[in-house]
Amino acid sequence: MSQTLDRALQILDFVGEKPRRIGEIADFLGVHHSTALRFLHTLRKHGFVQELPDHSYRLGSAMFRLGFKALEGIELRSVARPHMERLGATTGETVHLGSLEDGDVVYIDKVEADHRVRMVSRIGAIATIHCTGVSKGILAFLPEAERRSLIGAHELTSFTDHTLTSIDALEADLALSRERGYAVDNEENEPGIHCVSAPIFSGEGGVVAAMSVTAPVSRIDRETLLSFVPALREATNGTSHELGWRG
Amino acid sequence: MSQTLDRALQILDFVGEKPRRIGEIADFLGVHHSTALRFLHTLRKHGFVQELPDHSYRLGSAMFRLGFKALEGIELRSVARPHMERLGATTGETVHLGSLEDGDVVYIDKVEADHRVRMVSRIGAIATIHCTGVSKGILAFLPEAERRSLIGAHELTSFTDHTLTSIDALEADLALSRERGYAVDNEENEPGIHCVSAPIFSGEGGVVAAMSVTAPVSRIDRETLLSFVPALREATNGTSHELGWRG
DNA sequence: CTGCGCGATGCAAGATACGCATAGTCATTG
DNA sequence: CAATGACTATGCGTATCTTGCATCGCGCAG
Repeated sequence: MSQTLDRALQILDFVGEKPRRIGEIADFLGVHHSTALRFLHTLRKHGFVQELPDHSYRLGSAMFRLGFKALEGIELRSVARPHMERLGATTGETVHLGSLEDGDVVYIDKVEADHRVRMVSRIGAIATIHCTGVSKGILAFLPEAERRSLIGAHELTSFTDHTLTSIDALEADLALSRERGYAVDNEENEPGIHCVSAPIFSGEGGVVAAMSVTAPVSRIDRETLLSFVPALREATNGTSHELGWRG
Repeated sequence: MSQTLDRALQILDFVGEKPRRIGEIADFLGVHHSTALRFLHTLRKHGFVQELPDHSYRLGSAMFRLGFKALEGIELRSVARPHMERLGATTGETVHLGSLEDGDVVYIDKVEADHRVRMVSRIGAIATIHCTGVSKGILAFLPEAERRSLIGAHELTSFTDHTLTSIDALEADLALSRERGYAVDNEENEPGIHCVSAPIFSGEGGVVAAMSVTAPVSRIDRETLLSFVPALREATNGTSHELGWRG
């Protein structure tokens, strides 16, 4: 492992939160100012950070240029996209696609219900493992060993009074999800928001992703939400089959 | 400048093109396999690359997580967005937003004309300096010194038989654009595609970006394209004013 | 004027990155 | 079935490159 590189990548994460000044960055890394400056020089040369007029630094254009390339390189995404659009059209609600990447569930695509509501995108964000539709949709269908280690690696933080914060409660919920073939997030992550999700399997047979339909409780009651399940499963099964799954 | 970091960032660009194997990467950098492996280790630890089952590497989830954060951090983008949507709605054509970032014009947002046509996004891509609407829209309104050095730093490659490949021809076109207040890309970058664009100014008074309306020649003739200009200028002026510009 | 933070550069010291060698795994090939 | 080739992983000595410090210049705020 390379110390220099490790430090530089920490900078990217740090600067990603908000624009930072040299002093902050040097302190954060625990290195001399000149060292931090050298890193920023190199990062800037490649376009990964950009210097603002007030001498603070933010992420640069190379970051989103490569970010989009990264997204485009994901086969699952292009396969799932048409199914997501169809699902979005029939339900009229927001559809998410989350994929398991190195121990985290990451949102890799989204179809917006109403374009005027909010354009804040979750793409690229990490879905909390125990209280989001996509995560539970994946978790429930993972082999036991992998599932346990994944759950063990995360804090079961409480976000609402519906959040499942004990391993037992979560496991029970996952067992139920496994039986019926879909998972439900019942306002566990955000008050007033619930969703249903179902797993997507790859050609090798293992679960690799999940798709979810998200809706506000105020507009869509539980019964209506569950009525989306057949369309949801059509979308996920269609995607799985295109990926070579024979289930 | 840091050699280690420089090499590692080269890897990201290289891997961004397509998944690469260790051997390729080591050869590309001109270093020993073990060195390349150490880099990849560190990059993977941070999620910037991901290892595929066949031992090749592609960009990882940190890349697009940070990519989206980078986009969100751009104030111009959120200010321009509503204007772009309005412009897209009134013209029915694709709207792009390009911004000047460290000597390159980069696409930072886009409103799609017809969602079913193609979802290939140019966001994050670099707009060739001499033959795209957004670039010429910016270039034309840049101070002379900056404009010249920017043009001088790029090859004026020919993409179609309309591409302006001499500095004189380009400067003449830019002078004309500056006079009338908008620039035109007349199939200079891609045959069958033309567009109009106008500059966006910041509170400090300088041009920082440009917005363009793009359309296929087959559907929209030149006259119709030019009829979009008032709406386009309304959008760019509105954005400029919100950025504090007093022109 | 003075202090503060940042940018840039030179230099000495030593931490660390580098190349090489080795060993093990796996898939492909003869 | 042996052999080949590509990759992962680790250890080690050496030389390189990084690091921290000092210095100077700059712009800005008090």
